[in-house]
Amino acid sequence: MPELPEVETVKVGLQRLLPGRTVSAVQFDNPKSFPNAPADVSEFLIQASVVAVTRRAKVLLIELSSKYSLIIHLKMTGQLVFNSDSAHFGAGHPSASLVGRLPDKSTRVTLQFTDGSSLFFNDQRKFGWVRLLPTAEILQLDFFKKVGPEPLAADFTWQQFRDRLLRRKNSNIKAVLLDQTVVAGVGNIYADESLWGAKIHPTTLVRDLGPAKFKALYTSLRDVLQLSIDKGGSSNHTYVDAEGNKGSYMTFANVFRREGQACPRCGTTIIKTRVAGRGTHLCPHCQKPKRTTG
DNA sequence: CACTTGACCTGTCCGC
DNA sequence: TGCGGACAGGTCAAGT
Repeated sequence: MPELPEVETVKVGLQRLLPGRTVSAVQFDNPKSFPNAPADVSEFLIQASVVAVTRRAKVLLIELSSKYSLIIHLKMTGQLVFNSDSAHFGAGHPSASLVGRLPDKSTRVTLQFTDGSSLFFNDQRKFGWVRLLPTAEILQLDFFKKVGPEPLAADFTWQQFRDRLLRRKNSNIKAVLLDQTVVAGVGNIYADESLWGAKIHPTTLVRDLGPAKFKALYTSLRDVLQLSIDKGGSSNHTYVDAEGNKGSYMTFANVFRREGQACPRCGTTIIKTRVAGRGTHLCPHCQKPKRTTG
């Protein structure tokens, strides 16, 4: 569920909280949570300090003074929660202020810092991961070589967007929006929201989109992503930011998880269907399927 | 090659 | 109340 706005929100929080802190210890539950540990951990993670926290697509990068970086993917249920208090490592009951920010059975990786603070990587469904790699090698990973441009970048134009969508002209538009090699960072929530905004039915083939629709979708996508960042992301159930706070974008969602409710634009009842293997929400009046004839 | 579907996991919800 | 099954969705491997 963490998509671009949620990962961006986590990044902003961690960039404020982590730089300058020095790693003193790391724990992880399972090698799959930290695939290349412990080979490089003692040499390049312990005693290294955090230089910067950045984001590319849905991936977080924690750059270390050792010339290595932690690469983190939250997938659907991942959380990265910072806690400045070391008290939870002792016995006894958690204090009220720590509720929701404590390690639990979903905690996969714990980083401890020399000042007593810690960072928990929690992931209920275990799809996420943390890796430790030389910073210089990150851009050589297949994912980073293939991933598309950042949709909110100042130099990303609607013409570039159109041209990249057209690389998959025979696919439905929803599947293409979800394709990370076309545009980075879009997941199920913002695909549905942006298609509603542009009044495009999700099964419309890219080749059937008129020029005005490319521009409308470009604008709609950037608007919903920016609005969600402004609201701290979407919290359906597990997502929280670096300090354990939920985001409020779902309050502003127009169709996502609003089946049975009235379309904010025309009042027609929003429906839920299945497109590209995903639950898909749309207004059947505003978003008409493209007719292949006529 | 272009495109679609299934696997990876666990918690939750729904019907019986 | 318990239990089976569907569902949630990001990404990659496997299938068509």
